[in-house]
Amino acid sequence: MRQHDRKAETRARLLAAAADLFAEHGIAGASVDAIATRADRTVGALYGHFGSKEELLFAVVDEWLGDAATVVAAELELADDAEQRLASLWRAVSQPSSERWLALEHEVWSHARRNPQAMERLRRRYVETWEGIAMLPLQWPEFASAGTNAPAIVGVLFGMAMMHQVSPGSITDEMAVRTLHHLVSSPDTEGATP
Amino acid sequence: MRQHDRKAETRARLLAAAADLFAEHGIAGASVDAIATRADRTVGALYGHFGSKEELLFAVVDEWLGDAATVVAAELELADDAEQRLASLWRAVSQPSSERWLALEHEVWSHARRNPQAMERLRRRYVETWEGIAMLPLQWPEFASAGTNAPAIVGVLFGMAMMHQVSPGSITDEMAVRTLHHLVSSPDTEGATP
DNA sequence: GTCTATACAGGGATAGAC
DNA sequence: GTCTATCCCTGTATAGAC
Repeated sequence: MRQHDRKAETRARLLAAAADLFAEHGIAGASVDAIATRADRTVGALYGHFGSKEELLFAVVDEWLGDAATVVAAELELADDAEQRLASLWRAVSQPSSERWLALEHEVWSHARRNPQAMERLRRRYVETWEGIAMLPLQWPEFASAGTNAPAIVGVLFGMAMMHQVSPGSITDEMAVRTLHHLVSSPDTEGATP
Repeated sequence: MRQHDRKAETRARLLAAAADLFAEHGIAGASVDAIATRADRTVGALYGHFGSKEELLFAVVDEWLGDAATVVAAELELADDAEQRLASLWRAVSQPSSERWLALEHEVWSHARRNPQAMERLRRRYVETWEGIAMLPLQWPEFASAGTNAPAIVGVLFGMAMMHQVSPGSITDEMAVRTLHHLVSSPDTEGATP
């Protein structure tokens, strides 16, 4: 039992340290030694748990994905109206505490671009995210066209978050919410739907 | 004269090789040795021209920026109508040949995040791009609100290009153009402008 | 201006002890 | 399960020759 606790704690510490250092120094720039040291462990423990630096990276990303989904779902439930729900999506990527995760996502993206296996994992993860967004209209009417536009919604969130980061004043909340609103609400009202 | 040609060619070869390898293997993953070798030169020549790996990176990005602006401007001139002009913007980031530059931009972004000097250069570059976009309405009426929305336009282009890359079928041209159209044409027609 | 050779540092991963 | 010690490779940058 004590053993189990110690093992679990080591794993958790390593994951937290890796998330920090990958985001801060990049995947290549964060040494396994530095990660282990920050977790108050050594490389031996790290390799015992994850086997390689890349598997550690995957574990970090998987854990993050679960946490992020939970947080966003809770925020959506808490919101009172359509605009607030869109605003909470925007806040999820634009708030200061998200910078770290945006940095990590950037790293993962670069990494995946030259690693087919990692790219496949990344692709699957995004498809799952899109599918999650496609479920939103079942609960909230304002997300009517979230299904078909899901990839664009994610892309817009990511891209605007990037601009927000180079220059926080450049993207106003109102601008972001308005752009999202256009994507989630049915755009075909003026179009060719019979 | 011969000397001058040789020097200029060396510089050009090094820049091209660096652009290739930075995009392909990342900034950290591309060694100065590999870059020099691909340019049919040696590290000596590289350091003679650029002094450091980072200065080489800046030179690569600066050259790219000039080229890209020229190409996009030409495409805009060639287009016949509003929709084609928006489509040409989308094509500029979504066409297969742009993948390389998107990869490089990703690398630069990650690099800048942990290098204040590089971040400042990146920021300036984006502000300049936004200013360039803000000039568009002077020539084309459909870009009426491009000024205020310039950062969002760039962000949306970047973000959708990313999604397009994980899964090319996920973002249709029509979807991209419609989203851009919403951003460039005045959004206040239905709003509170008296 | 460009090459060759080298100084100097750091990283990922493994072996063997406890 | 975790630590210490070590192997082996690769990288940036510089010095000195031509």
